[in-house]
Amino acid sequence: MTSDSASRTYSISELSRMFEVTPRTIRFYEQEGLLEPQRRGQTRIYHDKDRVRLKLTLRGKRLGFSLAEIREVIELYDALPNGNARQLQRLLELLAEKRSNLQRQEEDIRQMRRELDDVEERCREALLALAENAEG
Amino acid sequence: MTSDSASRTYSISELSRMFEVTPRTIRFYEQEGLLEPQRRGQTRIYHDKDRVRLKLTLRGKRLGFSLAEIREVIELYDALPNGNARQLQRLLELLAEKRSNLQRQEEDIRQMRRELDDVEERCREALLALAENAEG
DNA sequence: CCGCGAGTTGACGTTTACGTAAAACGCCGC
DNA sequence: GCGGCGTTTTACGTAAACGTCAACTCGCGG
Repeated sequence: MTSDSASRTYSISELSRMFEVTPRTIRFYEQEGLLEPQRRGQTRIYHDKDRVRLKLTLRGKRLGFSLAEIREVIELYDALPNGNARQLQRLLELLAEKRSNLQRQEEDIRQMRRELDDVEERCREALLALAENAEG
Repeated sequence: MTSDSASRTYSISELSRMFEVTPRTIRFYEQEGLLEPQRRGQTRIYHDKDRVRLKLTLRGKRLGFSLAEIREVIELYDALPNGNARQLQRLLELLAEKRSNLQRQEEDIRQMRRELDDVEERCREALLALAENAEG
């Protein structure tokens, strides 16, 4: 009882539409070692594995990670089943690093929210002042 | 009763050390309209206002905002006291945009954490398997 | 007066992450 | 058999965010 939606394949333009990136971007990510689509002739065929990787990559980007960083995690993850102790240790290091990254980002977000609140308040005060002047 | 630490000034290398960025970066931010230090002769003199701006800028960067985005907020904020209604409205728009940005980032962080947890678990399993093989 | 350290001003270089345009390939319907 | 559409390869271009000199200038201690 294998899942049928799990065996789907995608063209480059399909993936492109799904994630709102250009085909060029997808090919570039492949060139950078983030994707490894199959080939039928010269045409690329993407499976769900590739779709997931692309999703991970884009999320990583939104969080400010470079493609090189993302690739290293993916590579180590792929090599995980037959990895040696040193590689596994390296992966754990990387993960800890990413975590501390996320933590600082959360703090940055909190702080930034406070600042946005502050700016918005002053902005609304200024609007009120304008309205009063127009009225008076 | 004015605060004395509030009237401090900083040299470019002082600021540079405080935030662990190069002087070049600080000058570049000025060129991009993010800082406006005083001058004594040809030498730049930074006040706390500049220090705060730099801090905001660097935080914005860590959150993936471009220097241009950060500058627009800063400019509108500075022009706030004598701003017209259109500018204030624009600022409110910008703020809302940043907020939704932060919200998506928080979701990205949650998701990324889940994925890191997953990877780490598999990694530890692999380490255990290695240890058992070495032992057996 | 001289050198030294800190700072400044161009100017050009570099990295990352793609955009863009040209030329060719392959399949599909008519 | 051929025009069109999607895809590919190759190559050059570009924007952002600095790095890296090189060639000043300035103030100061000796």
